[in-house]
Amino acid sequence: MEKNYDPSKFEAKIYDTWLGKKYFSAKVDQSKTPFTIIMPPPNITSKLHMGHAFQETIQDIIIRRKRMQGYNALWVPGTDHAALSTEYMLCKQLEKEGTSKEQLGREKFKERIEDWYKQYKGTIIEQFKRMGYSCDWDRLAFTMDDRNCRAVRKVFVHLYKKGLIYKGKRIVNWCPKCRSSISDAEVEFKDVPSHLWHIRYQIENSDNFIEVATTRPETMLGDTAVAVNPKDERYKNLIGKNVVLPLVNKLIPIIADDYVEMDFGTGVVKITPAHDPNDFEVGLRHDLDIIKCIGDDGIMNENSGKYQGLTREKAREQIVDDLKLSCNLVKIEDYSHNVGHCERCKTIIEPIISSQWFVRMNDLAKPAIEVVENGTVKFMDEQYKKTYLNWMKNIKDWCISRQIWSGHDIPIFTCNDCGEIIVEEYDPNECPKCHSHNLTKELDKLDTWFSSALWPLSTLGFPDDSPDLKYFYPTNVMVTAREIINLWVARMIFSGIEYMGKIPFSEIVINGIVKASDGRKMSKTLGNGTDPIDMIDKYGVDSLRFSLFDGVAIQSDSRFSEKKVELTRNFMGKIWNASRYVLMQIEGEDIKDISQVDLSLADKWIITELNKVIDMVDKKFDKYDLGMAASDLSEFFWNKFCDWYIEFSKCDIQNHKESSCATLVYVLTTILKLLHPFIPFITENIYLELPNHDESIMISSWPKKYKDFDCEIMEQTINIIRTIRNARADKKVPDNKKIQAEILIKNNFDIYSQTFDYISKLCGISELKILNNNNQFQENGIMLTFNNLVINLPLISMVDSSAEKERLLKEIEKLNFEIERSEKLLNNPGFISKAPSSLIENEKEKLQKNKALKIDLEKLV
RNA sequence: GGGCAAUUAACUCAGCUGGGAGAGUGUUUCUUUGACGUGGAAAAAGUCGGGGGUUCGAGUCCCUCAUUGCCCACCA
Repeated sequence: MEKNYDPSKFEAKIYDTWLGKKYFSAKVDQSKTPFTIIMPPPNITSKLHMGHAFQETIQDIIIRRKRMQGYNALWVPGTDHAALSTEYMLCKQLEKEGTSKEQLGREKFKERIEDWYKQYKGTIIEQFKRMGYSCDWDRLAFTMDDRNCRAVRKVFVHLYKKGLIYKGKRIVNWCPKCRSSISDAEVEFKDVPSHLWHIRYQIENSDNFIEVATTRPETMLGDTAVAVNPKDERYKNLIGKNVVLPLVNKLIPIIADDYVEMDFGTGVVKITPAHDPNDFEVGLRHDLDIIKCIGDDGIMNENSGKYQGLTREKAREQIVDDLKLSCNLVKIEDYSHNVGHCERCKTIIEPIISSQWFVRMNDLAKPAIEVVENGTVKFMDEQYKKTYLNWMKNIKDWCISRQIWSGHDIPIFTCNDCGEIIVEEYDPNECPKCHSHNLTKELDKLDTWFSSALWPLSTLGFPDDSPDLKYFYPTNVMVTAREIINLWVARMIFSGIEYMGKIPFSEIVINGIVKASDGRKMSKTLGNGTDPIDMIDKYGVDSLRFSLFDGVAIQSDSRFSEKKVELTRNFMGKIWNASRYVLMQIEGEDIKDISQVDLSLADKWIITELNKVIDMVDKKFDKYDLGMAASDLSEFFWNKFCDWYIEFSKCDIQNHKESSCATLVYVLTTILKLLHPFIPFITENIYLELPNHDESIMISSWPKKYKDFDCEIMEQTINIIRTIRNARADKKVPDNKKIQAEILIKNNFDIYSQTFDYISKLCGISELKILNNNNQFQENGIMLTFNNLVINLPLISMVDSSAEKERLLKEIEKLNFEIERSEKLLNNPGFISKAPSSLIENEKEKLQKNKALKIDLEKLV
């Protein structure tokens, strides 16, 4: 092994070997149990960011362990066409080129989009490889590839024929200048100073008025009701009556709806279903007429009476003037509010009603609610179960048409002659009803989530009846982000149930986000992001990966810190050097299995400690508590294996070389395997240097516990060593100064004597004198008392005896505090009668021990 | 506005079903003994956001207030 840890020398090489040997690929094998993860597909145009580095690594860690555990582990990678955001990006690019999608036309635009897909396809995948991800790259999928297109088509036809797809009305964002509907993402909200106009509407057959407040008086021409809150005492008696719509002189009803806030404005809202999304919903609930008064060009239309032909802005002025004249304008309040603007041309968005395609959700949602409620599908973090059920139980029909030019087609053809709608798995040549060839295809595209919803199916072969699908589906765990629980996770669940009759996955891990070091979300606009690739170049992949997990609760947000990556790199260095030590010791030795050698006390101790770690780590892995598993592992490696065992082994190597080498190799091999899912490269690199290794650590077997030993003596030895070191530090004895020590053993001399080497070596003791009784101790020294032995450190020349006395008194005082605490607890009748007996026994034992220790110490003062 | 989280040592965060407050960083002291100075040994440091309550016992459960963050919906 090289002297220094330099990941750049082996990471790429190792990954190529793995690829070459096809370790990542999984094939149907009935003799093995499958374990499947489908990767949430990143947007094809995206670059690797810290969020991927975290989320995808979670999956890699899980899948690598499962593979080692003997499962037929499959992790399917893929990318998403993300129609809307890709189209948005391309449009910006076209803008720079001085053109637009309208100028290009649909065909040319589609070509450009496909070029984009090709251009970007490679980038993020290459970066994922650099991260070390063990996906089955042969199965790389794309949400727009042939199979996905067929899957989408099949499902669409299935839903349509089942009567679950229908055409309905919906409010969309309309830009009157661009003459096109635009997506929510393209709407910029800006705070605009405006007014709140208070208008009075006369109540039918009465001289009373009701006052409404509005920011958009011009829409009153489309009013079909006014609404109040049903709980509002002021208006309760008016509900059901009609009011006269001023200027229009039409009767409209007063309705009651929870949507109305009593405290805002006057507590009365005019309802214009055709020009406001909320009003539209209210209109649906109350079956109101929809009157469109603003045309697609932003000009008041034929429903606007004398205002027809005016622009929205002019109409507003005119209407306000007319209201003033007719004394129906009560007051004008200054008010600024958020107004949506078209991002491209900055025109104010007009919400207008339009025809869209919907999926009827009620029947689909039902079984999807059930499987989560009964735990068939389990959110590893219970809080998200609520998020999910809340959404599903109040599910609205899913609008699946989008007014964009790229993405999956909506396979609906309409006969221009007889109006027949044709929805089939193939493109029709003629109308089945009137045999006309005059057919029009739907121009709108499908919502991106429509194909995403099928992802766990399509990646495994759907719509074909493939063996893979039979074998690997349902998958095991879905790892994804919390903001898409409803948009994506929910849709995958009902899709899986509807088309496969089976849930798509049984467990869901929702990971937190990696925030920037300033505690805010990493974002391009803030410029506070860190490029994972930079970190890899600087510290290596393993350091980046491990730093994202060590001590982090993966379900909660964490903060990125380069300092931590650096410290993790130091840990890698530690692993490297400890391994070098092991390799140096075992050089030329015949390494036996630990079951074949006579283990020393230290060997038994580290094996038992390792058993504990295997146990803890397995439990944490099974709960997907990866961050805690990582910190258990680093704690063991650094604090147990390096700081203690390797030091002990330096003593044993003389008298117990055989067992020492066997144990060093066994423990190192085992801990490397446990670490491998987190830090695949360094572990592989070292593993291949160790004796008796398999072809690769990544296909070696996951560790199992060896037998446990009684380690009380070693634990006490460690305690003794710590105490002596403390005493030395307390007395400012430099570490390099050797001292003498006297030791009195009360019984079990043979066993305790096995630890003398350890104590001497680790405490800088030149000579350990064994005594038979108390009286033989030198007079002025530091007396250290333990269960079974007393140690005296004759540091007379260095010790100020009054200070030593003070130290002892301080110790006694501490013990007094402990004793008092125990006694108080044990004298509390409530505690005695209600606390569990084991706890009480424990407390009693502690009390006895402390009392005995106190007596010993008092003798020394 | 609705929903959800968080508030623990100077900093970043752990603390599972209630039973004597933990880690890492930073600070201070000592240390170049052949794996490692990207190291080793030790020390100091907390009224667990405030206030109530349940309990023999609360960082942990309940209520309430405050602050911060996230998601969703965006208001006539």
